[in-house]
Formats: sequence, structure tokens, C-alpha cells
Amino acid sequence: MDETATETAGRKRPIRGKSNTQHAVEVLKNLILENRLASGSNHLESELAEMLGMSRTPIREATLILEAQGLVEVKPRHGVRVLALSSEDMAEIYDVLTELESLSAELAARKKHPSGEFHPAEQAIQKMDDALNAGDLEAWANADELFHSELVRLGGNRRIGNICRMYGDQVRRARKVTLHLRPKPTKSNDAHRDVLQAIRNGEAEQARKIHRDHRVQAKLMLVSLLEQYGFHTV
Amino acid sequence: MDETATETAGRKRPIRGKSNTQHAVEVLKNLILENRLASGSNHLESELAEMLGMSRTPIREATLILEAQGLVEVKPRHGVRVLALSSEDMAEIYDVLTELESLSAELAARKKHPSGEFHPAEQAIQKMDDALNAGDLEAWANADELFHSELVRLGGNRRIGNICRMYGDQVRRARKVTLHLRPKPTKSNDAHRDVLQAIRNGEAEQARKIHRDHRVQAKLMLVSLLEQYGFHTV
DNA sequence: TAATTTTTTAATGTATACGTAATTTCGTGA
DNA sequence: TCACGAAATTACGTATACATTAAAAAATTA
Repeated sequence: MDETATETAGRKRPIRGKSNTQHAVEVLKNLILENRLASGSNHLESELAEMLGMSRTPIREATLILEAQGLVEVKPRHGVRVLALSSEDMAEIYDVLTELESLSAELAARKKHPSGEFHPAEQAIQKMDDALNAGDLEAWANADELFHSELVRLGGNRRIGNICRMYGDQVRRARKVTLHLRPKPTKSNDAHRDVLQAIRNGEAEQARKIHRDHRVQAKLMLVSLLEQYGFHTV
Repeated sequence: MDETATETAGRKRPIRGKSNTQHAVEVLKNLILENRLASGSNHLESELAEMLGMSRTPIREATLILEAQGLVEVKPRHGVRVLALSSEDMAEIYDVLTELESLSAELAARKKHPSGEFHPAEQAIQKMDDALNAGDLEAWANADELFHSELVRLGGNRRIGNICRMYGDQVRRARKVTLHLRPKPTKSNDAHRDVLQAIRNGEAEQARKIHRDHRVQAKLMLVSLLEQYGFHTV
């Protein structure tokens, strides 16, 4: 009990440069993405506050932020509800990502890039190859994610960056379910390599088309997997 | 002084079913869109709190929401900064809207719609015609906005709806500046009519292309206007 | 005077108190 | 037993207090 009291007292000020609100956002987001706060479950502010060892104030602020990001819904007397992700939801999200990432590929191809600008994207592809050879799907997924965010960065539209980052969280959530059900993603690496080459060559329409086709394929596969396996786990 | 005290005390509970936080979001958003909180200006929480006659708590919550919507930036000791909208920002926003609305047109064309589903969109076009004949640009802009949101609704992707609604606010902000500088938008009405017809006919690619071209034109016109006139007013 | 340190100020982040209203529980009557 | 209404509970929205710390101001020194 003693140490608990001390801890609680000590936790008043944030550990290091990070407000309790920010901390709560991170922790709650992780809990949701890890599926440790189940979809559809309701949680009272006071419950979350106690769970994270802080008062309701930063919790409220955090839930507002998470609500704006579409991860939870705040229902006045019913607590914070973690939003479920149906296969329809994922289809919607994939459509948005497909569109905006393809546009990013096009935009990236139209721009002049300083040398070395493509290095992170190349590295991501390399990591994907390595991970695939090693049979490490988690590593592959991380590298894949990295490539997609690089693509968006190269496109240079920061708003697209924000949107894709936001929905990226949700895709990660679904990926937990699908990653080990899907066929080995050998074609992804090729597609990514091709997009990058098209961007380098300044072939805007081509870059867009390649990425778009790749994304459309990925969506079809993912959504059918989710429908097949019910997706009640997410 | 007396009445001030009474007012402050009375404002404790929200006027009508709407929390102070929600109220603050609305009021602040309007102030920003009306350009009565200038871009780049910083405002302390306490200042806004006093301005709206409530305590800092709901103001803080409101600013977090507005921050998530990209209207302001909360900088710890410098207050709430209203984000400026440069012509580059508008270009970014237009690119996103172009892409997502065009996709919506495509999606709408692929779907079966119950009869009467197109009624609101038709009405919006009619209003645009009327407004244009009457020379009422504000009315035209409102009807135009309505059509765009209808288009997105017909597409059926709720996430696109959220994104477009969000950026719609910012477009409205810029429109304040450009509406009376741009040439009369006679072609818009035709384009809208054509999209709607294509959707009706189930011509998905066609619908997408028409709307896309229209949007690209609009973007070029708008961005060049903004560059020309500096846009320092927004 | 300019630079640097100290002091002061004040805005924020957080906890907490409390009134309000929604929900639930309980009790009453049909 | 069920429906309905009253009382009790309690989660939330908001105000407020307060400690922390960044920024500004003042003072000291070179």
C-alpha cells in the first residue's frame, strides 16, 4: 500500500516532457490496437482513470482525441465505446487509402527529388525482402507499413499524410487478424519496387496505376479474408 | 458588474441539451471561418474562456477537437494558434477532395439506388441554377456545397464523408476570399448535371472522370486566384 | 553596455469538488 | 406478474484550486 501511495503521488507530474493526456492517448491506443480493450466494450471514465493511474481530466481529453481519430465513441452515460471494425469498415478504409496513396505516387513522380530522397523507401523494400526470406511476417508487415508511409511522404501532401497515418492505425488492427491467414505477400514487394521505379522515371500515370492496382488487389484479398473469418475478433 | 456576475453564474449549465464543450467548438469554429479569429493569432485558454463565458475546462476540450480537425494548433505556453491557410494548403486540400469525391462518384454509379435517392442532388443543382440566374453567389456556393456533400453521401463511404466534411470547413474559409473574384461558375452546374446523369446510368468510370476534371479545373482556378491575391486575409 | 543569472509572473496540466441529470433500483398498485 | 412511478445512485460536465514550469523581467556582473 505504501509504495502505491507514493507512486500515485509521484505520478502527478508527467515522467518526462509528456503530458498525462498524451500518455493516455498512447496507452489507450495501444490497448485498442492490441485488442486488449475489446471492440464494443464500454469503459467509464473513472475506470480508465484508475487503470492508468491518473484523474479523469486527462482521460477525458485523451478520449476526445481518440474519438476524433475514429477509434472510440464517447457516449455520455455509457462510457467510452471502442469501435468495432467490420469488414465493411475495412473496405471503406482501404478505398480511402488506395485513392490517396495512389495520388501520392503520382505526385511523387511529378516532383524533382534531391538525391538520396528515395533511400528510406529502398531500405523499406529491402527489409520486406529480407523479412519474407526469413519468413518473418511481422517484420514484413512493419516494413510494408514503412514503405507506404514513405510513399505518402514522397508525395508531399501533408494532409494525405495525416489521413493515412490515422487509418494506418486501424489497418494495423485488422492486420493482427489477417496477417497469418493471407497468402505469402510475394507480389507486394515487386509492386512496390515497380512504383518506386516509375516515380524515379517521372512516369506519373504509370506510378499511380501500379500502386492503385496493387492496393485494389490487397483490398479484395483482405476483405474476403475478413468476411470469411468473421472478423468478430477485432 | 452585477449583471456580469449573474450571467456567469447562470451559464453553469448548458442552455439546451448542448454541452459547453460542443457549444465552444461551434462558436470557435464560426469565429475562425468568419475570420474573426485571425490566422496566426494566438489566444490563451483563459482569454477564450472569458470570451465565451465559461471556464477553461470546456475550452480546453473544444480546442483539442478543433486541433484534431486541423483548424488550430495548441502550443503549450503560447495559446491556441489559428492555423493560416496558404495557397499551398488549399492545393493540398483540393487534391484530397478531388480524389475522394471522384471516387465517391464512381462508387455511387456502381450502386443501385432506391428511387428518389437522387432528389436532394437534383434539388441542389436546381438551386445552383436559380442562384446563378439571380446573381446570388453566396446562395450558389451553398448549393454547390450541398451538391458535393450529396455526391459523397451517394458514394456511401462514411469515412470519405467525414474527411470531406472536415476539409469542407476550410474550403468555405477560402471561399470567403475567392467567391467574388472568380469568374461566374456557369460550367460547374453543367458538370454537376453530367456527373449525376452518369451516376444514374451506372457509368462509373465516366462519372469519376467528369467530376475529377471539374475538380481539377476548380483547383487550378482557385489556387491561382489565391496566389494572385496573396491570401493574407485568410 | 551586453551577457548572464536570478526573480517574478502567469499559463498550463492535473486533481478535485460538486450540481445535474440519466439510469437504475425499489416500491406500489393493478 | 407486470407496469408504472418515485427514490436512490452515479457518471458526467463544469468550475475551481493548485503545483509546476516556461517565459518574461529584473538585477547583477564583467
